[in-house]
This record gives sequence, C-alpha cells and structure tokens, in this order.
Amino acid sequence: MPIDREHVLRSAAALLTRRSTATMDEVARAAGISRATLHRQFAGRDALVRALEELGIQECEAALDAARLDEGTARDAVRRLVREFEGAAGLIAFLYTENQLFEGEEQNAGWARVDARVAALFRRGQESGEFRIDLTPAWLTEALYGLCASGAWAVSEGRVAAKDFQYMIVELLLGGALRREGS
Amino acid sequence: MPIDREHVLRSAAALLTRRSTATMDEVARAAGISRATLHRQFAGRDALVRALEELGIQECEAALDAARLDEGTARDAVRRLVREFEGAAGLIAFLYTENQLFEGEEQNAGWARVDARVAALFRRGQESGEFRIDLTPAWLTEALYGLCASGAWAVSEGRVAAKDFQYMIVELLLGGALRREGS
DNA sequence: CTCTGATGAGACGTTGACGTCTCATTCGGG
DNA sequence: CCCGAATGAGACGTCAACGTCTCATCAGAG
Repeated sequence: MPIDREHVLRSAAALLTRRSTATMDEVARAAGISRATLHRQFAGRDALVRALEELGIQECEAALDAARLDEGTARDAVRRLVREFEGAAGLIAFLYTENQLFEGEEQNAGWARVDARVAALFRRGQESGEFRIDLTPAWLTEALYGLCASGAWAVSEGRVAAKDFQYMIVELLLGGALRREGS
Repeated sequence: MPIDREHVLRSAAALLTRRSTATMDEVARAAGISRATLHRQFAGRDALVRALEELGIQECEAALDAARLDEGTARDAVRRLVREFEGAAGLIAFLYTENQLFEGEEQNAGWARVDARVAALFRRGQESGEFRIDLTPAWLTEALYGLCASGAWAVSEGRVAAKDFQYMIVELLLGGALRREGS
C-alpha cells in the first residue's frame, strides 16, 4: 500500500499555509515521512505545489457544488459558499499569494473555472436585483478570495476568533461596515 | 553626492510588489545601480526588506495624517484613508504577505501604531452609530489591508481598472455587495 | 590638473536547499 | 518462515543567490 498521498498533501497544505517558504525537509517531517519518500511521490517542489494547486481547485469546486449556488437567493448562496470555503481557506490563501509570483505564465485552467462560477453567482445576484451593479463580479470574486485569505491569517494569528471566521467574511462582503437604515 | 537612497527604495518596492522573490541583482538593476552599490547601502536582503518596511510604515502614517481621521463622519474618513492608501497599496500588499512569513518573531512596532489608528477609526464609527458593532475593529482593519492587497493585484493583472481601485474598495468595505433598501 | 571618494563590473567563496543515489531496515503477503 | 517492495537515513553533487572583495573608471572638489 503506497503512503497516503492524500495525507501528505493535507499536512503540506497545513504547513505551507502558515509558512509558505517551508523546506522540502520540513514538509516531509510534517507529513511524518522521510525526504526521500516525499521525492518519490512528488518529483520536486514544483510538482508538490502543482499538486496542491490541483487539490485547492478540487476543494473549491467541491465547495461550489456543495453550496448549490443556483438555489435560493444569491445572498444565501454566498453564505453557503463561504461556509464551504472555510475549510479550504488556508489553502486558498497560500495559492492566492503563490499565484502572484507567476508573472507572465498562464495560470492553471482550473482557476478560470472556479472564478467563472463564483463570478456567475455575483452576476446572478446583480440580475436579480439583490446585489448592487456598480461593483463588478470580477472584483467581488477577487475580494472574496482576499477576505478569505485575510480571515485565515487573522484567525491563525489570533486577531479573530476561529468561530467568527465565516460570519465576519460573509457579513462584510454582503453588508459592509455601515449600519443598515432599513432592515 | 550619494546615490538617491529614496529612489532605490521606490524601485525596489515597485519590483518586489510584482514579484516578491526578485533577486538582489534584479533589484539593483531595476534601480539602475550595480549590485555592489546596492550592498553598500543595504547590508543585505534583510536590511532592504526592513528598510521597505520602514518606508511602508512611513507611507501609512503619512496617509493616516493626511486623511484626518478625526474629522467629519467616520465613513468619509474611511474614504479619505483609502484614497491616501492607494499609492502605497502595492507596498502594503508586499509587506502584508511578507509578514505572514515571520511565524514567532514579533513584528515591527510601527505596524502596531498603524493598526491602532485604523482600528480607532472603525471604533469611532461604531461609537457614533455609523458602523455596525458586530464586526470587530480588528477584523475591519485586517479586511482593509486584505482588500488593498487584492485591489493592487487585481489592478496589476488587469482584472480591475486602475481608476476604479479606490471606489471598489471603499464601496465594498463600507456598503458591501447588497443593495441598500433605504438610502 | 590632481586627488579623493564613489561607482560599476566582475571574480570569489559560502551557504542552503534541492534532487539523486545507495544501502540497511522493515513490513506485509505468500 | 521467506521474499520483495517500500521506507528511512543519510551521503553526495549541483545550483542559485548571497555577501565580500578587488580593481579600474569616473566625477567632482580643491
């Protein structure tokens, strides 16, 4: 039975989320395996990061599926989406910043799919009249990623309680800081 | 006449904002000086990053001063603050993610000052009844940084127009994605 | 002009992480 | 019990970036 590749990826994600410059040696030790075995599974650091990218995309698409974005009001769909994203928030934060490093190269096609589905949700909310139309879906998508990353870091450094993660993000994203006059 | 240290810092900031892993050699060439001269001014990469941190803190504090956070409504103060932050957004993005790398070490005391002033603004808005009280000032502060970083990246990759930077951030931060029923 | 100090170009050694390799050990199936 | 495949430990060479150093050049002050 081969070593649990899934487990290696999980622990690598957990470690690289906290310290994105961690060594292959540290990654291996975090997974409880030797560096040699780590290299037997992933040809190199690039391969590992790419595998993590695939994992992140899978998690995001699973979250998108689980959130059933087409059902109910757009705002409830956003709430469900953020809830589903929470588990992958650290991984998203890692990959989101990691992607800034690739200047020219085109990014993994999977992200385009994820982006498109998230943006479609915001567009649906705009067309139904729930969301304001002066904030573009592309920006709302970007902001969602950014807030997830900020939230994950804030939680990991104790500036925000873990149990508030979802609430803080959803409420800020949907309602903003201003008090509502009406509802 | 010594080389314009300010200019070196500016170009280093511009480069590292786009690619945070840029080489000392690239930093030097971007500034139009030789690697030797770069090392004569900054003992090493650490020193350079720390100098950039100081620069970022200065820019933030200058922005905080210019925004006159105590005057007028809190929401207008936030608008002014984001406007003043725009020029430093790339640098903020770089330093914000860079800070995630220092796990245990305490961060530069300057950030604590900046954080405190930003958080105080949000707290003022809460006490005046403008802002909702279920989002903590610490989280709003964090979210502001995160949105600035997301905005800077989105602009640099063409997903958001540069002229919309300020508007997108302020409107999302203050008002959120939902349409207002009342005003 | 001359002297001084700063600069650019580049060589040099060091370091840390990487990727490969070997070999002993271990674990599980037959 | 025995065998083979997978693992762990670690040695080894490679490489890129770093930091230091030297030296020729250049510009400006006196």
